[in-house]
Amino acid sequence: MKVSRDQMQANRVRILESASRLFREKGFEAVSVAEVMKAAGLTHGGFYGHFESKDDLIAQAVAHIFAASEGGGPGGLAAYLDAYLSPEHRDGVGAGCPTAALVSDIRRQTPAARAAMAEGFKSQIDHVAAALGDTGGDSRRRAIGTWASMVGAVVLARAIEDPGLAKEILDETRAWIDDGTRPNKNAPR
Amino acid sequence: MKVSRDQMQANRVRILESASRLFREKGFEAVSVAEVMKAAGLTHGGFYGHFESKDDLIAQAVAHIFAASEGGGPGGLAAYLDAYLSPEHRDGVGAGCPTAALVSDIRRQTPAARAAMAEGFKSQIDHVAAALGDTGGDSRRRAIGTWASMVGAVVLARAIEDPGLAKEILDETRAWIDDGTRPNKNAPR
DNA sequence: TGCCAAATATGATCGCCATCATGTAAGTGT
DNA sequence: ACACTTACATGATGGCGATCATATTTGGCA
Repeated sequence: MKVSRDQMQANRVRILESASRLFREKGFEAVSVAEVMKAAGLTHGGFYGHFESKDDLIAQAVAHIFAASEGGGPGGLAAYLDAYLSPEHRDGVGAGCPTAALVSDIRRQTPAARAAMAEGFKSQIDHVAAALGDTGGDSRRRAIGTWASMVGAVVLARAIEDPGLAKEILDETRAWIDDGTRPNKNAPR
Repeated sequence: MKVSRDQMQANRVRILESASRLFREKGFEAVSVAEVMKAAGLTHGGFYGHFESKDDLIAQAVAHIFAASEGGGPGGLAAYLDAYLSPEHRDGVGAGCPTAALVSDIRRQTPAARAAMAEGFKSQIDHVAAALGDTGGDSRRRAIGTWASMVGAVVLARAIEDPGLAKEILDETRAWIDDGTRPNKNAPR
């Protein structure tokens, strides 16, 4: 059956959002086209009316995730880091940071998908730099170091089953970042 | 055809080593049993004489990788970090750090594989702690923060196509770690 | 030297998945 | 209202990959 033009656009968005959640949760390869369509409340047949291929969906879903997560929530650096390095973010892969969820998988995807991811990376670095403030010539260094620590800690915490060790990694990295980003860290206290 | 007992053990080791390289390069799911056997110079049929299943191979391969990478090379902390955050390590996924290569994939594997990985994690943290020396009560914090940064930087650098940006991430993270691990970082210079 | 067990090779089987073919019914423009 | 388009559903198709069945050859032991 045909649906209205608006309904079709809404369906397309639902497909993209189901896909982006599933891809983050299970990785690109482990998610089937039929599974995405089912999660969007449709059947597999209509898929190729919306996308050229699964690879096309992957590329568009990556772009969609980053477009949706632009801006970020309220609060300054501390709130941002607290949320990023929280057990809630650790457990909420499907709705969490696309970088932490997909970094490893993206290597094996098409150039289009990798390009979309690269854009997301750049805007994340800028976002971290902005949150850190601009207190010196090494602001980019502090942004990149902070970002790498954040992503590393979340990825590692997610790989670890022992909740105590996972929490320790998040908390210690949080404190370690605080040490590293303190602007006057080389001055006497 | 049958082979000698020694030959069979050698074959088993070759399978494990082919598997561990391929898994790091392409991820667990993207590597087929036949591909592993071919890389080991055998055909797919003999596989189940060595392992119960592909999941069994994965678990044993993970354990094998960490067992093989025990100890680490010569040199102190600086040499270790330089090597870890080098373009060579970035490009040598198949022979590089199993943690950086497999963190994301391990979440979707069997308990046996995850347990083997967890052991590797713990020994890596201890290894970093030892390399850092033991200069204070926050030595574990510094080890975990350093480790998360290292893994994060390599995983991100591998996901990025632009060699310039990838190199920048490795180098800036290297410098950032130096800042963060300087024991007297809060003392006047 | 031979028998026998075992290690590999070759060749199914079965299910999953991306993609395509075709049917169907409901929007859309006149 | 009508004809036509089109979005989606149902139902192939073809390939790949994990696992199993069977054949073959040869090391190990009497």
